[in-house]
Formats: sequence, structure tokens, C-alpha cells
Amino acid sequence: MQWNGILANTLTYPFLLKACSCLQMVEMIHTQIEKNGFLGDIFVPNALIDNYSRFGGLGIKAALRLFTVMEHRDVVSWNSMIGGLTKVGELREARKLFDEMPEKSIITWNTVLNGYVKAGEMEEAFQLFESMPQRNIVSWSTLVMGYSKAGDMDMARVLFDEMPVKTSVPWTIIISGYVEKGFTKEAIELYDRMERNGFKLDDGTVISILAACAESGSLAVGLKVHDSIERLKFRCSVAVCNTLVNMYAKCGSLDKAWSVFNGMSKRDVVSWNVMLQGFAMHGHGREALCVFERMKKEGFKPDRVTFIGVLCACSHAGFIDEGIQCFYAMEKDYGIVPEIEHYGCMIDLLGRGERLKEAFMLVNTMPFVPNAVIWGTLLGACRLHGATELAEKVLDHFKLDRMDPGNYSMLANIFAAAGDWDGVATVRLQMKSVGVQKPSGASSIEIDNEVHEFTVFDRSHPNFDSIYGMVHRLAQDLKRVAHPKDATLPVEVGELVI
DNA sequence: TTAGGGTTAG
Repeated sequence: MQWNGILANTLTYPFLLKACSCLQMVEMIHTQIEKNGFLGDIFVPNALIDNYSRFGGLGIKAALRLFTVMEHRDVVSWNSMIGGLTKVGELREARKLFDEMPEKSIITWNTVLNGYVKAGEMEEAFQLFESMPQRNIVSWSTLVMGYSKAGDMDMARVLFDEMPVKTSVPWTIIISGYVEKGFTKEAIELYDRMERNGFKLDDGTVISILAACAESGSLAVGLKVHDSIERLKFRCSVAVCNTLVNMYAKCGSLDKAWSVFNGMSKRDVVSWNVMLQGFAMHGHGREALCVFERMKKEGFKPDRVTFIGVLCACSHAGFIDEGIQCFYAMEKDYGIVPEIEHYGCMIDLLGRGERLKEAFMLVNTMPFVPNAVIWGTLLGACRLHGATELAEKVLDHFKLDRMDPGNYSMLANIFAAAGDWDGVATVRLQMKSVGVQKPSGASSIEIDNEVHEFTVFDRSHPNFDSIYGMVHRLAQDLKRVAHPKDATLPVEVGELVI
């Protein structure tokens, strides 16, 4: 087979398959392989199974068909098939094959263990782990990972401490776990211990921990990692710098993000995107657009993510017309076809700018079936501007997932904003009758290495009174600045009306 | 063929 002038053979097929970006390409090469009689060499069908498995349910079906007709299978064929099934969530099927498999390798066990862990089935995972004839560092790490993701840091820690041998991977897993769950102190302690034990920093460790910091807003750990990067003169790759910029931006330290960004000797499109997004999410629309301009001037090609940042910046800063212009420019000047996410930004932009009718029209004319997020954005805008009539119209189109708890509460919020308490009651009743429970959203802030979490109706914080008193005063001040005439109206702080 | 990895609207 000729592929870009190269004659494919047993050795090149796996590489060709790896380069496939869609199922059709794999199928095409599969046909060629069969025609040229290369299926007999075990490497080739194994690579086919592996690469079919990358493309969801349809890919798995094709892989299974091939697996079933294979005359010879080796351990890798079985492992790839089982791994593919676990990746698409077909755990039961994977387990069936696992049980049928004549001679399992440790990788087979680890693959199924990973399947249970990814599905959050920790009881099954633990049972399997216990019954393993032998375990290696991957088995232990997988289980630590599972408990860590499930939020059971105690169990994760017990296993971590019991691990006979450690590499930087399990250290990274447990530290990231502590960071994500807000256990800053434990994270820092372990990070110090990891350094003392002589583990050198690597890209994976730094990126994982910083990503966890960005996710949970843990600036303290982020600073710690940045400090050791500088102290140890760790040579930062572009990816590491990007994560660092992102961490500072997400933790609200825009000046630090900006200084790391400006100190980078090499940047890629992601560097620009994280910086732009950082400014945008904190309401610095003008700065975000400046980054966008500079990015173009320095010859970087904006991508789909860039435009999400740009539109978001325009939306949060109230640059409605600039946003509309950018939206049209993205396809015309950059050849990027807007995706549903970009339409979402536009609906948010128009909605926030009180151009609700245009937002509504865009929902109805865009080339996508509106999803719950799109309707939610529009309903949110109706709520923001108290547009009950349009909200009703939206509700006529309310063909979204009835089980999505967020949408019910959004609906209830619109009614509440409009003072329609019967409406609120009806939605609440509906929620009860279909058995929807809304998981409460939480916000958190880190002060002196301690993360404080707040959820609606939760008055358990020891400083509840003074904290909410201050929030109330701030809200009053903001209101006074924004709407001097309404300064005496009651202020809504979350679910509390004070 | 098995464990950790940056950006994506509300």
C-alpha cells in the first residue's frame, strides 16, 4: 500500500493506524491490510484493535469483530480488547473476556483494575486488587488514584504509605488528590517529603499538581511548586509554563500570570489562550482583547478555544458589538466554523447585553439542536433582566433533559425572580415527582493554607455572621454604585435575602 | 497493551 509515497508493511501499519484521526481512516487501512494479506502478523491486528478502540462504541464493535475472527491471539490482543472495552465503559464485557482469558499478564489485571477505578467502582476494584496474584507499581498507583478521585483520601493515603516502591507518579497522584480536595497542608507536607526523598521534578508531576491547583484555587501549593521550579532551576517546557500561567490566572493572581507569560521565551497557541482566558474570566475584557491583538501580531493563528476566550471577554466586559464582530470574523477571516460552544458564548453575550430577542433568534436559527446549556444560558439571561414573557416562550422550547437538576433550579430561579411563587412551587413539585435532587454548588476560598467552603443554606462556618455581614455590605455598596436609586432595596445574596 | 499531564460559554 502506498501512503504518502511510503510502502506500508508490518512495521509501518501500526504507525499509520496511530495517525488515524477518525474511524473511517482505520476502516480504510483495515481494508488495505486485508487485501495485502498483512493480517497474519500479530502486530498488525493488535494495532487495529487498539486503534479501533479509540473511536467509541462503533470502533469497539469493529475491534470485537476482528478479535473474534483472529486465528491467533496473544496476550496483547486480549489486553488491547479488554482495555478498549473498559475505555468505552463496557466493564461487564471486559470482565467476561478477562475471566475467559487463558493466561493473564499483570497488565491484564491492571487494565481491568483501571476500568473499575475509572468507573468509580471502588469495591470491585479493591476486591480485584486483593485477588491479584502479583501487583506492581501500576496496580498500587491505580488503586490510590481511584480512592483519591472518589474523595477517600484516608484510604488513598493508607495504600500510598503501604506501597513497597514509589515513583514520581504515585507521589503526583496523592499530592494532586490532596490539592483537589482542599487539603493544602497535607499536600504541601507530602510535596516537601517528595523533594526530600530525592524525586526530581518532571513535566507530568508539575503539570498534574499545578492543574489540580488551578482547579481548586489552591494558590499556596501553586506557589510552592513555582518556588521549587525556580530553586531547582527546572527547565520549564512550554506546557509547564502554560500550566503555571493558567494556575495563577485561575487562582486570581493575574499579575503573576502576566509576569510568567511575559517571561516565556517560547509560546504556543495554548499560552495565548490561557492568558486571554485569564483576563476574560476576571472581567478584564480590554486586556484580554489586547492579548488577542498581540497574539495575531506575533503571527499566532487563533483557534476555536481562542475565540471562546475572546467571546467570553466581550461578554463579561459588555463589548457586545465587538463580540458580534469577532463571531463573524472567526469564520470569514480565520476559517473556524463556530461550534455550539461559540453559539453559547454569543447567546450569553447578547443575553447579558439585554438583547434577548436576538439571543432567542440565534438559538432558533443556529445550525445545532439547542442543548440544556444553551437553553440554560438564555433562561439565565431572562432571569438577569426579569424577562418573564420571553422566559415563557423559552419554556415552550424546553425540550431538555428533564433529569438535569440544574435546569429545574434555573427554571425555579426565573420564576422566583419574577415573583411567581406558584411557578416556583410547581417546579419544586415536579422535581420531587421525577426524583431530581440538585447537588448543591459550592464555592471555596483559601486563607492561610486553609480552604473554606460555602454552600447554599449552609450556616456551619464558625464566622458565618461576620462573613455574610460583610457580603451584605459589599452587595449594598455595589448596588449603590450601579443603581444609586435602588440602594434601599433588599439585596439578594445567594439564597439569602437580607 | 497497564498508573499522573495545559486551554473550552452558565
